[in-house]
Amino acid sequence: MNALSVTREENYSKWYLEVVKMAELAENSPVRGCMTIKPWGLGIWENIKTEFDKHFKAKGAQNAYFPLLIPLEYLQKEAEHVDGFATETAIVTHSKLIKDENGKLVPAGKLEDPYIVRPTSEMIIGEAFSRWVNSYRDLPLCINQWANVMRWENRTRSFLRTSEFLWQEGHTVHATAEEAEKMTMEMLNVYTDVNRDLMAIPSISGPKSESEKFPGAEDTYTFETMTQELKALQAGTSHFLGQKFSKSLGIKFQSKEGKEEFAYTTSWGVSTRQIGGLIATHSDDDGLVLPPRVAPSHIVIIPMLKNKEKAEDVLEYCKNIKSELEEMAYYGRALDVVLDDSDSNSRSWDWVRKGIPVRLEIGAKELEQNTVFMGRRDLSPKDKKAIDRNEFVSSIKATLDEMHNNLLAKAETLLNDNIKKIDTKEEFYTFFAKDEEGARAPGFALTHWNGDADLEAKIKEDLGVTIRCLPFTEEGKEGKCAFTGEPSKQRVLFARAY
RNA sequence: CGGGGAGUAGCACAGCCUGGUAGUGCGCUCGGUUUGGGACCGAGAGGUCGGAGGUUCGAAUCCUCUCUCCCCGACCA
Repeated sequence: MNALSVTREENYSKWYLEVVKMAELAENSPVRGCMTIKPWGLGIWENIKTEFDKHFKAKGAQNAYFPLLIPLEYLQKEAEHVDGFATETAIVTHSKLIKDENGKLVPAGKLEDPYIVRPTSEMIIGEAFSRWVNSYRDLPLCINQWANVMRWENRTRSFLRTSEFLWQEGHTVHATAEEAEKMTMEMLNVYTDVNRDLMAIPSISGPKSESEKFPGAEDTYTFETMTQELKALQAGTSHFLGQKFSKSLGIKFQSKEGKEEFAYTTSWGVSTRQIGGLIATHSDDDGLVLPPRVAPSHIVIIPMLKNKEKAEDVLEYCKNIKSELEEMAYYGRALDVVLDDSDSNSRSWDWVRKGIPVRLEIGAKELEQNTVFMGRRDLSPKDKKAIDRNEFVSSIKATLDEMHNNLLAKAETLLNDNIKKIDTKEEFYTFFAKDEEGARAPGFALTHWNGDADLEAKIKEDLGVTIRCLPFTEEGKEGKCAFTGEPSKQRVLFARAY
């Protein structure tokens, strides 16, 4: 029997929703497509944020904050860009509410110039940059913003696609294309490193095809992860914007030689979708599984206090372990230990569902034998064992590392086992043949492609399969297009995606 | 945004067809039992049945509108 009412096998969508609910990560709000993120869910985000922030700053970025509302006219500055977002923007048209004759509040004070709620901030940040940048001495300029954005999505799913979401958007300005390209790449590497090292999520990275690029970008680089239903999830992107935005926004600088030149810009972002990726990668039929480095709390201690004679001593024993653990740091953060002395009967299972890495059940017997009874979230919930108390404490960091490595290895195995090199159209179409409703995707395909956008569109139409990226790992390995026999520069990654 | 399904207690659902002012399980509260653990017995709290309007003596139930969620599709950095 599992801790959830639905398994991945039975109904993946329902399972995902139940993981979110039972782990108390988030709930639906009264606002369409927007969720309320609960403390356990936000705790994960805060850890992700802290880790990324450290890396961004190490690369020279500074944090700043720009307004939520953007003058509508700003969006019109870059045609390609606006087309990408026009159909999913929320617009602020009024400035106040008044009571009508029935006492009902109605919008009033129509704005001469409406605002949009930012779907991203290229425009308003670029406007500022055009004033901030005057000389080559002002470059590079590296600004990052932690913010919420809104995209009026038609189909939402907790964390994976919500109308409002939290994210960071980095925006940088450089004197040369080379430098900007280097920044784009470095940030992509920060993303994949943090995903692997903090969240135990492996990914495949590379440039997007022309049709999948960010609107207005010269090049978009992505890193794609695999969910347990074998679909691709675009976990984050880094864009080389070339001079497109600097030309439309007037981001110019005077070079050393005294010449006025347009700058090169980049932007890069990851969002709360990362939490969706975390769930989709590691969780199981008992609920959320949190890799230890990203877990809001590492360890829960569940004291068994039913034996009233020993209760006080057991509690004392637990508190001692807790404070000893809390003096230790793991992956740059003090160990976070929860002591759950509520008298609920399902404490252990509640914490399994929440995905906490380590559970300690401690009663009179542990006290007597100077042990702890430990359960690990990467193992079966029933797989618990007694360990010497001091040995547990002294090896906790190694235990957490081992868990991280186990989860990463498991995710890597899933990914590698489900990528197939496919060399003929027939095999490709059979592999991705539309199957029954709710069935898993077949996996990822690495296939040679002639680079033609029409062919790409045809495949999408026929099979619902898109090019996720042109993996760096396949770069330069030429071959023949599986569909046309024409020359191909490299294999590209095809998959069904979220 | 198109097609389909659904909204009844914290959660999962029954009741709706064939109108007569709400029910089950889990959870919650209290009391007792149990005492290596997703416990048992008893008592209890909790719902303007998503919202608005209509039909009717009477609406969870019938009709209209609307909001939200879920699934499929289109769209989507």
